[in-house]
Amino acid sequence: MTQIKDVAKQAGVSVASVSRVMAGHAGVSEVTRQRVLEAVQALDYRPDLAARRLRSRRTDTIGLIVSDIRNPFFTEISRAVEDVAYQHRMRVMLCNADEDPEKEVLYLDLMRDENVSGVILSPTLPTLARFHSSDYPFPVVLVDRCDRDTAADAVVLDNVDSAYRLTSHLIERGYRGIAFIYGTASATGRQRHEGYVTAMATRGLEIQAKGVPATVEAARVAAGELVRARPLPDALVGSNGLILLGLTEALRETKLRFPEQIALAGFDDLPWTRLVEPGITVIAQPTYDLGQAAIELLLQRIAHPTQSVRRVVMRGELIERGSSAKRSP
Amino acid sequence: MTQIKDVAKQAGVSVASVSRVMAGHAGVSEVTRQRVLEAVQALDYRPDLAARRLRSRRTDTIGLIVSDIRNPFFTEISRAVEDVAYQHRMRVMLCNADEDPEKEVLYLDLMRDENVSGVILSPTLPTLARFHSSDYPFPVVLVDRCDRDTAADAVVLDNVDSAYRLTSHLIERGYRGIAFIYGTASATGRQRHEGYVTAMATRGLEIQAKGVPATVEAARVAAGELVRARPLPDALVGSNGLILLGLTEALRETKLRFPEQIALAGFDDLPWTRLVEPGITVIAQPTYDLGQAAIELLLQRIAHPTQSVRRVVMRGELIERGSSAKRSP
DNA sequence: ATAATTGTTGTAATCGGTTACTTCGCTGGA
DNA sequence: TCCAGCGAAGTAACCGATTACAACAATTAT
Repeated sequence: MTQIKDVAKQAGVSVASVSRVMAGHAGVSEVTRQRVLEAVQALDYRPDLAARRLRSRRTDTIGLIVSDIRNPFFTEISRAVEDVAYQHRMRVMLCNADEDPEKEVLYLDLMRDENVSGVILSPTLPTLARFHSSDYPFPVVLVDRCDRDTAADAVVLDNVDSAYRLTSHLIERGYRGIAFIYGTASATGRQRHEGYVTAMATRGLEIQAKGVPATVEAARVAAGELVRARPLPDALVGSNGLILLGLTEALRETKLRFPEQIALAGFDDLPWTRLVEPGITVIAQPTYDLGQAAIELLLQRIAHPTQSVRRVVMRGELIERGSSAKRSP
Repeated sequence: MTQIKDVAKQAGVSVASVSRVMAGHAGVSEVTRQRVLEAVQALDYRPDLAARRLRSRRTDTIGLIVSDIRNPFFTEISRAVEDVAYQHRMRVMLCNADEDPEKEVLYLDLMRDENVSGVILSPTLPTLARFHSSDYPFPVVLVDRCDRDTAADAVVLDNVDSAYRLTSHLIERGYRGIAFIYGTASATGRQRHEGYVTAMATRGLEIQAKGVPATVEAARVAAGELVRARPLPDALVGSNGLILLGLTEALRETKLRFPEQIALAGFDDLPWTRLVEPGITVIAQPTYDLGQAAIELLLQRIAHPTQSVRRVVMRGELIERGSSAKRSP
């Protein structure tokens, strides 16, 4: 393998000059610069990253710990993070914590070992509860999930407001007995639950909320029980894409048609929500933008470690489709 | 930060002994081992990876370059790879090449810079055509995409056979005018096309194949044209999940009901294929298994660099649903 | 003319581990 | 008793960059 000293010899300069040229530092004459670049070309020199990282104590790598890479929401987030990171010549280490707090701890440790420049994290509830940015030797930006009182940079949806608007939309369309199925294991589920409760309570309507693990299966089972109970709810609302999928499957099984017999709505504008007739009303999240904002916030934080903590809140967009059409009297 | 020499001092031994204990090497007495482990505990010592990598010339990292992380197929692959890799205390660098040959080259270069132990790659057609494992200083395992004559370790579906079986299934169900919409930009699309052609040709049926870029949009447009032509095809088949989604959307738009007016089938058992009434017949890929086999093959290859090149072919499973029900006479 | 300043370049220490090689103490056979 | 052989532990070279500091030449100020 060709090393920096080979390049120096070939160019007839010192290793320091080569290093300076490679790093784009000032203090090198144009003529030296050219000779070095030629030598680099000629020898196809590539600096050894391990050596560079050891000496410079920087890795130019950021860690991205997502809750579940299979969830299209996080897939899109990771795409955004990668895109922006690579534009800034930073590398990304993607880790899938699988909604498992232990794995999360494991990966955060791993990030420490890797000496990353920073981390983007969508924490589970236990990790979020114990989260203090000062516990980590690198800056952390939370994405998607964040408590009201977490003192950390974060990029999130306006979960409470979005759920409030979605619920209000159903109420305005004439629905009253609205059941809310939400994931209890994540901060988003709880916040969306809060928005639902507020919307119902301010109108004096009865709360009918059911917390479940955020999986298709759990949601399907829960919905199955709800729709076999009497009186039948007027509408079902799911707190995220996976749960909404479970609800939809449950309605399919029981042959209930929506919106005639029961309305349906939820979070996440996934491709299939448009396909299932007559389309499902959802809150669309600006997913790519969320990821982009997170990595940009992190890069800022890395550049200015002492800047004040900031939180970016993005608005969910209500997309009305047939599943919440005005209720026939 | 605590270093190996601090641990050595604390334990009253040399740095070499500490290093040996950390690496689990033999030639350390039990009493020394215990003292070192205690000191490691007491000081919460974590070896510096950059230093270790520089000296040992190993990174214990594998690169995973997927074509499009948004595609659920690759999402699942990456999950499998991560799971197995972490079990073997290896790290994974995930890169999203976005079906762009240039990005692919870029990432392969990056892998070289990172000095990874090996790479798992799902190549685009141009990269596959030029692929020689000897061009890279690390072992490469191809996944999902591979030519008949590529001399490299690979894990793939039996694409030709699966397409043949899927097409035959439709023919047996009474369909004759079967149109095949496939992605031309990938090896899988072409191989599945080949299976379709064989199935049709051996029965003397007319080939009606249309190549498109593998996107939902392109497939929808292509299908739109097909179903507005006369005579109307008896059936549409899509060569992967994205294309199948496009076909389904096109049928929705034109209000054609399946299977009464036109049958539908394709590849990839995505959640929505079960939901869209009356369910879409698909070839299900053992996605997680494909990824798992790929990383296991790579680990083997890393351990035994000279073992003979091997190819793992997995069988796709035909899942019959309503969209290909027996044709009414 | 001399000193101070500026701009380039080179030398060598350094980052924190791994590992080849040396040393030491002990046991067993000649 | 002496030496070969072996296991355990230590010393120091080494991995390949970055960068502090020194050295020097060319220019400008005094």
